Amino acid sequence: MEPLLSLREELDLALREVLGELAPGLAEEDLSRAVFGPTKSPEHGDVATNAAMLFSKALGRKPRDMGEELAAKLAEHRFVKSTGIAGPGFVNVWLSDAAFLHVLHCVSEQGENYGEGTLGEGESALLEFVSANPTGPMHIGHCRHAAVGDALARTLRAAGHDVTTEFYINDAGAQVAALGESFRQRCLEAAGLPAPTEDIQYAGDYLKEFAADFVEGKSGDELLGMDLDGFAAEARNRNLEMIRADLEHMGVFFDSFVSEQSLHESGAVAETLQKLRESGHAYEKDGALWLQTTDFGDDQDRVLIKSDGAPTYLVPDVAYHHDKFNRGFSRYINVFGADHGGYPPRLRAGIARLGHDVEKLTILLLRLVFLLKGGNRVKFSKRAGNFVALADVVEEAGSDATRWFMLSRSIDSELEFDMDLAREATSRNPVYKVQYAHARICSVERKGREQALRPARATEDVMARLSEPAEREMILALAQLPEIVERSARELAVHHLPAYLLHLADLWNRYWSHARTNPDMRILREDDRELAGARLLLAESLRQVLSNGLGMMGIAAPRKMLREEEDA
RNA sequence: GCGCCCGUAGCUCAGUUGGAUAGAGCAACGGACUUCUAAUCCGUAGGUCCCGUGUUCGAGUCACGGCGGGCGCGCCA
Repeated sequence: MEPLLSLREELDLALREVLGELAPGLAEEDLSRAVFGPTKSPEHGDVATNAAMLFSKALGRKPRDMGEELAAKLAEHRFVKSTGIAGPGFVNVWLSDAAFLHVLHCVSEQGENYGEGTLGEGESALLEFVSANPTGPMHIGHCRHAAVGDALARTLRAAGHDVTTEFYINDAGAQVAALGESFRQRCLEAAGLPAPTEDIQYAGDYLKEFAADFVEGKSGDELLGMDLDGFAAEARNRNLEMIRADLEHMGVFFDSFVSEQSLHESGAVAETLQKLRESGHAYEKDGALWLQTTDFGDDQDRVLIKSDGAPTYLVPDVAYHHDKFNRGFSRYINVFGADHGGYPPRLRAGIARLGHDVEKLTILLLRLVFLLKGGNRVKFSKRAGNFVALADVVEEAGSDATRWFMLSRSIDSELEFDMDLAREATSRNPVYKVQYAHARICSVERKGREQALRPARATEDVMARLSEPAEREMILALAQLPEIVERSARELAVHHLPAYLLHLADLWNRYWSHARTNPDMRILREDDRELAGARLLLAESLRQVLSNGLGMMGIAAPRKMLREEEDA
């Protein structure tokens, strides 16, 4: 069976074919640069390409002359109604009914798979994100990590990658020992035993709650007889359960959890250290063992073994990535906080010293999140312990709104999370607007079924009935989902999707409202059941695209919205 | 001081290998409704794209130099 190509793929293919005829000398990789893009104004057609300007210099031709030839040849394609040349050499294309029909055909044919692509075919990716320390509750920053990582996984999968998501548990070293000590003191306190709780390092209430639960039914001797590792393990497990539960509330589930402690126990850390020593890039200085990292962009070499004989965190982290690479994925993606900006060079250096292809590793740095309430930024500091908890954000705003806002900005931008807006059930709130558009389509479809009006099948006759500019505009927008998905996967950028979906919702709302002033624009036209069928097909296509897009963001596409008064 | 990121409408931000008259949402202002869900739509206004120089047919986008802000620069993790 012929694979179903998206409109853009078909058009780009045609463009390259024509270019190949016009300029047989062009290399394959040059040809691949020739693409169509959306136009900013209807005067410039439905799609346009700058291919003529791109190649005219190399071919020693005038861009406009080349454009003329391109336009003439493209005009013969079945998806092209007419062409024009404009400006310095843009080729503008007005699409034929067959092209518009092709879009609706793709959507109805591919259904919930519409938008998926082949960019990542044959690629397997290990995607690590969140990896919050099991020493306490997650904060609002982890919200963004969870939302972005999960959406990235969904998007990469849609683009054809085989993705495994992983959470790394930092459950070894000094901080877990400190956690154990804090927990031990809380337990003694909870059991009424003398405990110096004023110096406690992890002072949050959650440890008190864990302790109260843990000491239940245990004797004082039992507690006093427990060693620090026992307390540490208990607190670690309880924190990890809390983290899992929080992630579950956001609908985020990991394929795999890897414990640092297990890497120590299996000997992987020791082995990594040995390999680094043997790599010829480790050296002794000032009683410590150092790794050369400056040739990977670091501003100074880093210590592997401190002069007191203890390894730094770098050793197990390199061991962890050694383990990742040994599992044989074709690429590795880490989502780190921007406060770890100095970290990639040393990690890459370590991985490269072990003989791995470090180019397979991509590290994304996510910027900070600020919580906005009542128009003001909520101040918080981890040290003071008054941070904004992930669980509170999700509970207050809901998972859908939380995800939407966390995904709606480029990862390189700081993000203001406006809680008041996120909670609002009005069109000011983009996630509600998009979900409402979906629900409203479902409502129209329900109403249609009552009148025995159903979406038509995508045929030429049906296409001919969808002649309104608003309808054509919507179909062009529907055609863009595959490109949006591909681009998001290519750039590892999830923020294109919400912008696109918001645009679709706006188009729909506008279209739907036309009926208010013009009854001819109603979808459920009982006086013209053929037209009603055509419009229902368009509505259903839009619903499908909204649903698919929301799905990639991990956000629900509700079939019904409850009015607030019905909510209670 | 060095490295990374950001600087675009009143606000929050998009802006595909450099492309046509720089966009969206929200806010503001002026209109529309007894609807297939007003949780809406239409219209108006709003910009030295931080500054400068350069590259070229063309720069918000690239290069160099500044300015402003964030983060990082530990034998902490």
